[in-house]
Amino acid sequence: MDEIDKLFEKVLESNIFKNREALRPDHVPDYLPHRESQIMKLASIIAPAIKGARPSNVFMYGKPGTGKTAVAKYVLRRLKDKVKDSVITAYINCREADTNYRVLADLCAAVNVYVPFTGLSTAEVLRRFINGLESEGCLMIAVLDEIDALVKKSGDAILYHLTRINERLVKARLSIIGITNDLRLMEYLDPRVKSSLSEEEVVFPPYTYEELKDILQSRAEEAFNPGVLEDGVIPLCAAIAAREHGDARKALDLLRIAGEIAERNGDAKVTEHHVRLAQRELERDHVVDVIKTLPLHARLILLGLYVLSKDGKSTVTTGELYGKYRELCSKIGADPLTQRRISDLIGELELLGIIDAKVISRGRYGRTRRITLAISNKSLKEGLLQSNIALRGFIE
DNA sequence: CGTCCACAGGAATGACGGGCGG
DNA sequence: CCGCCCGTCATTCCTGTGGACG
Repeated sequence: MDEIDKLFEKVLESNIFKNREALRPDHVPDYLPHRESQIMKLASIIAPAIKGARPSNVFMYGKPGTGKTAVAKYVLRRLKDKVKDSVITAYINCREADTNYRVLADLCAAVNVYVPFTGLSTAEVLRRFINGLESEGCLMIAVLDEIDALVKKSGDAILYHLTRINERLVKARLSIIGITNDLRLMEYLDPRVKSSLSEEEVVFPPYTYEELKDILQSRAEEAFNPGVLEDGVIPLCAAIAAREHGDARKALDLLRIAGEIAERNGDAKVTEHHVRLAQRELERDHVVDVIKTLPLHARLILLGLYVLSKDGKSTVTTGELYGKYRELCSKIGADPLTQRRISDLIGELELLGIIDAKVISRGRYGRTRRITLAISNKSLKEGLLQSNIALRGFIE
């Protein structure tokens, strides 16, 4: 029996999981502990939809992993159960659909209108969406998740149109549920958009350590077979996640990965040691995935940052990094982009959470960004190594 | 207390690739 | 198939800015 067969046997024989889907981030359970008040508030706002009336637009905010998406999906699911097909619902993640065009294209898909992924003007796509919705002739509730990513990248023009779309509709109606991680988003918005989008607001505070334990406990009962979790596992997952602004998604990921590691090893129980391993795997996987899909020049910037940090410079300025980037470009024979463009790419890397880039002023020595790595050197190295062979020579 | 650095970030513009209508 | 229009990404040019220096 070779290594692969052994692994398969172990997983096959393992009795760790009862239903691992219950721990996935997109799983919406039937019970959301410590979010009862947010659920009731959203439900009461949405309630008019049952009689076909248009609910107010809602704005929901809170840090990542505070249950915003889960609450929105849960309440919409309950609504759907009640009204069946007389209300159309759409869920759009604006981090994935991060241009005005793609958001509109997704909305079109929800009303069964096909649009090509490029080639049309946004105005045309908007027109098709309106026609599509009008011919459905009913209420639509659209969830725009991570709306901050959309606004930062593409502005609020589309939100302006969507909030005023009811003026152009005769039979149909549109309500918007906006979700954001970033409270400062409101400052960037056009006041007209701001007021119509936040007719109602629902706030999601971070989970406390105790609340995270409850959440993990209730999900663990769904996901694991009885008795496979050692006593310290849930508290440890909760403690790690509580340190990161009470992020329940992180806590659930930790628990799931820890279980999968135990499963692969053929262990009968999930222990705190598995959680520690999971913590490392989680960061590395995330970083590697993100870096692999980055365009070449963004990776060159990261490589530059890596090389500089090897030389003992843990924080660098835009200028220093740009110099190193140009040097690397000439070594691999790539045409360097201008500093203006690199400035934007640095902004994008920051949005992705790979680097921290804070704008600082150093008096007569100018304004710049103070750039530091937000991930471990090891993870970055791993990500760069896996992403492109041409870069390998520069990582020892 | 004004200057002035070293960029940030907005605006205009162009190359490119893709869809559409004829 | 063609000419046209569009979104995306990049460049060029520009104005704005916060605080240490003199």
